[in-house]
Amino acid sequence: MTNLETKITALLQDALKEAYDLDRPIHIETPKDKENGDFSTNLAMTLARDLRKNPLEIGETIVAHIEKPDFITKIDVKRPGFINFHIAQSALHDLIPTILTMQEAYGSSDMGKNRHYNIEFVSVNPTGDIHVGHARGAAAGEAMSRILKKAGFAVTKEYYVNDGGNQIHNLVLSIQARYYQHFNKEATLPEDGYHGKEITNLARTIAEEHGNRFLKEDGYAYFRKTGVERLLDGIKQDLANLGVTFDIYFSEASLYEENKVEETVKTLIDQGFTYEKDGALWLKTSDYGDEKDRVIVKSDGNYTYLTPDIAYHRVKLSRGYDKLIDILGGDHHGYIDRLKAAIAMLTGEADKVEIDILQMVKVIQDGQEVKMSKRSGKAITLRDLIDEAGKDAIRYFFARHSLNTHMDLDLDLAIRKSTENPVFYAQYAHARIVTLLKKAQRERDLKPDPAIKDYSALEDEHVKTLLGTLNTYPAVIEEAASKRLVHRVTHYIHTLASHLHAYYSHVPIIVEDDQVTVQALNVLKATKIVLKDALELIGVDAPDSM
RNA sequence: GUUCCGGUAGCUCAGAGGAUAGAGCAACAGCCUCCUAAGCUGUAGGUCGAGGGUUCGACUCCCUCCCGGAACGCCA
Repeated sequence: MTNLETKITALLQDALKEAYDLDRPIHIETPKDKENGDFSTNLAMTLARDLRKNPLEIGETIVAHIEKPDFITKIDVKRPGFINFHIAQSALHDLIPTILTMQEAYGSSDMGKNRHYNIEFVSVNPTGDIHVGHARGAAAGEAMSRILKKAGFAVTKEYYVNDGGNQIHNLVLSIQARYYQHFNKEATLPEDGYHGKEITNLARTIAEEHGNRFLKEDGYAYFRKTGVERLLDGIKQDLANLGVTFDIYFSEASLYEENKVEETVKTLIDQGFTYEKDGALWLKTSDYGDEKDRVIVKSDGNYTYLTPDIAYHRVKLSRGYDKLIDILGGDHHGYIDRLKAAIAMLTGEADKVEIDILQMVKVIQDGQEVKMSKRSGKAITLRDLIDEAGKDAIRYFFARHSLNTHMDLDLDLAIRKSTENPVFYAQYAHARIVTLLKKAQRERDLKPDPAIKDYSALEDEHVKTLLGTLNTYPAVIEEAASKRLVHRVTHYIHTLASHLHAYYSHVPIIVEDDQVTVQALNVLKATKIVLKDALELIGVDAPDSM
């Protein structure tokens, strides 16, 4: 809630007390239509039933008990019962020096109270290049982490490296087969092998570095270590190019090395959460909300995917986080119940684990859907997409939509660097501001001055709208963080840019009067600070010129 | 069959109890002797998948159904 909303809420609470001797929660909203004021409340309508009176009448009665402060120019009651507050632009003027002084700290809040969140995302198996289907999770997780930090949470970003399971065995066999083929020895890839060209390249590199020695000796261990390392390095590099980094890369294999999986299974057995059937060990997840029980030790003695993942979440919880957030693809939604069930058994803290599901991205090329699979190697890599479309366009694109949206990514469109791409709209607003600030400095030796308090020369509806938007930034951050909706920030960016463009187009910034010019420069500088900060949250650069 | 998402303007998507349902792109009509026109201004475009229900009020909540995507392994 903004300062002004807090003040208006207080006014309403007092008036409600006086008029009806009632104490109710006050809901303040910002009307879409400026005709309906700057803030409004549905209070009168919510009371209509209890009081058995017409909402308009109730509204008028409440308003009659409000002593109108200076910052409010008008209060009116409109059908069907809204109470609308029109505020003076001057009420927003304090905001300008505030933002200029706080700079990028503006919009931060202590909502998170420094609670520590661990957020796990991407976690793509190191069995090949990362592809565009993974980029959505990467963009979402990174942006969400930054927003949470901005809202006062401590955040650890984590990537779970599946370097322990059967898929790595298949990876090694795939590398080995390609290595043999490199020396013209007959070899076939395993049935579940990886056919991507990056595997062929990797085998060739190994051949160049080590010659044919692995034809004579067993290369399994070397292929395994080198394969995972280099493929993971490639993934890290691609993510870094997308502006996505992690604090922790957690190795699944390390769980085995430290007996964490074994310990976890033993604990589950000891506490009576398991039973044997058909030669396998089952976990009674159905007692904890799962639709059926799950196997954790297969009849061949191996673990299922779930087993080390339970151990992994147990390890994460033991580090003392207040919450674990997993961002998973929509194809994993059926996995949630069993994981949470297992965590409930072990710790009773299943509510500390929250799983955000993002729907899969359908990639369209030449009007046709491109099905992606790492095994087949038929995938459009993230690297190619970044090369062609650029980091900013990709980040903006993914940050625009709710995680629930089933998105179509039209590659032909994404690659086009035209006005069709809305990222430029926001970046252009920033570049325009910088251009003006430079021009004023160069030609008139004028620059923004946070000491200025008087903005009366700037009375204008475009300025007022712009300031009103700047005013809501902290509330936008809090909402985006608490509801975990990254796209709220992106929509805010668009709105802010649009009001900046409108202001720029209708009102001359650099004018004859130095003082008035500096006042306007202050508004621009404040806008620039917020725009750049918000863009930073979603991982988009704010260029000085375009 | 069960579970999870989605169905809103020609297209891509916001909105999640309130006012005349909004943006971008595409379409149409204007605006550069003037701080970058990657911009601004205006017009047009909607049975919010369908039908019931709850409510003073439903695109929003509940139920049923239709369509699309995903998942329902001792795969990962």
